[in-house]
Amino acid sequence: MGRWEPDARGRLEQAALELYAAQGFDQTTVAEIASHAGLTERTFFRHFADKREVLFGGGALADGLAAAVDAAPESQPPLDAVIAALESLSDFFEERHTHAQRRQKVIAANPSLQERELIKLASLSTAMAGALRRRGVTEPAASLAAETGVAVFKVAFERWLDDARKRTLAQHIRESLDELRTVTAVPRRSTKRA
Amino acid sequence: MGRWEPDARGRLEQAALELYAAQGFDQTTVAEIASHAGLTERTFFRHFADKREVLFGGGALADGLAAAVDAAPESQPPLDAVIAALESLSDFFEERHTHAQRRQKVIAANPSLQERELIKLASLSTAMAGALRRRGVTEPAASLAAETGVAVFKVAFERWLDDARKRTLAQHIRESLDELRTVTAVPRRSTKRA
DNA sequence: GTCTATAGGGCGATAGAC
DNA sequence: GTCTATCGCCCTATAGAC
Repeated sequence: MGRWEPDARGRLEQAALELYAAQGFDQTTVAEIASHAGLTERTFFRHFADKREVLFGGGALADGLAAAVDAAPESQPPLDAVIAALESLSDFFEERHTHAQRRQKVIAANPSLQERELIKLASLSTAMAGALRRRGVTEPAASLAAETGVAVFKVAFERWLDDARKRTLAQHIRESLDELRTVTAVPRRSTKRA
Repeated sequence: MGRWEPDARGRLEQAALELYAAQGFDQTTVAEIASHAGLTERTFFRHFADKREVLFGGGALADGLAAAVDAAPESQPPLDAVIAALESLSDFFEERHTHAQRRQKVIAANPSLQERELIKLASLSTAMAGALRRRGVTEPAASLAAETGVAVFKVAFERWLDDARKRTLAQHIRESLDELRTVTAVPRRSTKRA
């Protein structure tokens, strides 16, 4: 047994989410979070670059997605590789549905958290675009495939979050991809869709 | 002639861009910007919500894009309406090529400015998605069309910024849209998805 | 226009693990 | 001894309150 309770980082994340949800992000001070976790303000900043970052777990997702794209079958078209990588997150999120809802509500209530969320999503896109280029996809196709995939994911994630019918995230991703393909299809002629 | 020099806002924008470019964003204080514009710190914050916002002109672009989508021919498919709206920005930017380059370089050097840039782009997407819904496009098609359009714009804008051959922004948008359509086209066969 | 809380960075001290 | 996690205190600039 060490001098400190284990998992300082996890405790900070937990305390932060609870306080942000209960009082709002702006109304919560770092000192408060730290004290709820039995730590000091200074230690908080050792683990997280700023007050927002505590909700965004680091670059693990981006790394995982890049690896998944790297591992995709050689012949797989870029967008399909990206979508498959994103679908592979489904299991991870499936068991965190309520946590994700809670977290999303906090983010939705604060613009500066939305900014952070967007740059995290952009980093997913950047990571996957890099992986695509590694497998020979040229620009701008690589960036477009990655960004499009993330747009699909974003829509799918939202719908998954408030899906009463409990379909999986992967299913929502499939559906959104189909929608995307309808939307980007070259209009044959005066193809008006309501 | 009034009591004050005219265009306080413009002078603040100008001073900020120059100082950010010369010394870096973090190394520049609001007091410094204000003093270069012959104003006080307090006045800066009456014009701009925060230190970042001075680079992002306000919601004019989003409003213009929404209006352009509203004005599109009734029969025009969603993505085409979005792309047409974005192309309509071409003239505006064409005369600001060097200013845009300078500004982009400042933003590229600072993550918090990148966050702000992303939320501004997202607001363009939101505005256009709203306009699409007004013309009867349903979700998630409206959001997907708007987000996809913005992804195309983003890629096109970057390429336009460092295009030695001086093609117009509109031309780059066309090209990127073609690329997008290639990327999202349903692969003809051996469509294996993991 | 003035006042103030807090984010967040710098630097050094401490104390346990190895 | 080194390495690493934690804490303490100082500081400034942002940004909101009054």
